[in-house]
Amino acid sequence: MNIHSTKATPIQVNPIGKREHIIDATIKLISEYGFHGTPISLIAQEAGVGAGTIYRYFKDKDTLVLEIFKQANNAFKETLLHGYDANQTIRDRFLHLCRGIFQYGIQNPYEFKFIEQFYNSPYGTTLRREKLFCNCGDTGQELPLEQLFAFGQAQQIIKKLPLAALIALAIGPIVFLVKDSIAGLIQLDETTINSTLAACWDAVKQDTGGR
Amino acid sequence: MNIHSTKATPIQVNPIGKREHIIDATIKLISEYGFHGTPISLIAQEAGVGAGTIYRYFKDKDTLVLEIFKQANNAFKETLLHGYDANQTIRDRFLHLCRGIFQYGIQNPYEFKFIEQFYNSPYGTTLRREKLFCNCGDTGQELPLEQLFAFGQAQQIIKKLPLAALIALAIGPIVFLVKDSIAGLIQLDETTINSTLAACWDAVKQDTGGR
DNA sequence: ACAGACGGAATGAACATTCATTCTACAAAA
DNA sequence: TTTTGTAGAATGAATGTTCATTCCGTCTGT
Repeated sequence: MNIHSTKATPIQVNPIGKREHIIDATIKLISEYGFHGTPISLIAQEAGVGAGTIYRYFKDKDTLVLEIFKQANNAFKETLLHGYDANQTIRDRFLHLCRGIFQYGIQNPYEFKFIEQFYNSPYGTTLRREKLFCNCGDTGQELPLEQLFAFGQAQQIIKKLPLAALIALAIGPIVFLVKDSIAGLIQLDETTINSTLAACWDAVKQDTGGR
Repeated sequence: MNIHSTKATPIQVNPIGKREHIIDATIKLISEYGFHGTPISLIAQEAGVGAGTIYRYFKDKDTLVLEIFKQANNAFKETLLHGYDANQTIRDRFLHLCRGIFQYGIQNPYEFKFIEQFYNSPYGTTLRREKLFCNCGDTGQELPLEQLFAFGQAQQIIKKLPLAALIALAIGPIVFLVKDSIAGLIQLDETTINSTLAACWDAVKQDTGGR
């Protein structure tokens, strides 16, 4: 093995990347088996590191998962906001945000399931409740979907429904479909996505006389 | 073996309720903490029985959970089908079925979350996939929602979308809302439920010219 | 007194976390 | 260039805990 000029090997030789492998393995396994269902030993195996190594990068299992959630959740929000134009019509902005959920879910299936699981765990529920009641956002960033709905209601464009119901009407079907897609139960082509998005809009838009 | 007084029910003879207590405790705990997150010891404590007693009624933890799922799932289907009238309009039948989901979820929050979790577990996913591909139903009973959609599509009443997408549009928001309701994030009154159901119909119904 | 139901301690397997040790990279010394 | 010293990274066997399941002495209705 030669020593000099070893700069062209960016893959395994670098010390950097081990942390990423651990994170990737954790996301993949927990998204499938859940927190309690995936032992550290399995994460270590999947990541190709020793079990002890994980504790060089993360204090404990909880911290590991929490950190991953924050990271994935931020990436998710960024996907939604990328290219978001506050000057577009309400409908177009709505479609943009909802399409973002599809996009993120299809491109990051493991992260998507991970986030979903986290939100449905006791910890995630507590988090949402606190956000709801205290409004003491740490990141400050709230889903712009809520503002959009409030704004649209004032203009008689969006149905008069509790915000939570509108959000359920918009997000519910998409989350449902993406999960089916990840499970391999359906193939999501562009046409299906577009029609589904249009249908979601039909659900939240104010009636204009159509029977 | 004694001859007289043939006991056809070997389990129910003893103080009735023990088995039910175990089931109830399991549903409650697993719906909150998940399968791997709820130890048998905790179930025993919550049910007010000894840990060993559980094994008098169920072979092991898996069997316990599987049996509960079947039971809850059947009760769920019954709720949906109760009062279902195949002679009503497609819209009314749709609303009936969807309202049933709300009803069951609100009246049986623990069971609802339990079923949801089960379907999203690896086991549940496998089950759904098998049902989809083999069509070898054990109970035979499929959600009538699918038939309804297929029928409605033929009559141009329902949007031309993959069945999975239609089901997502109908069920997704309701599941989403019920979970929020169970988490205490929203109060579901009759008005909200009705409006949400109407919105779900808007999502799946064929356009009639409204802009 | 007897048969079965019951509780909960006992058991062994699996788990999260720790720690003594080994490995690696690199720089100073020769 | 080669050797040696060293700090930090990495490891996986060891540790103490928790789990699912079993086992056995006790209790209850008959």
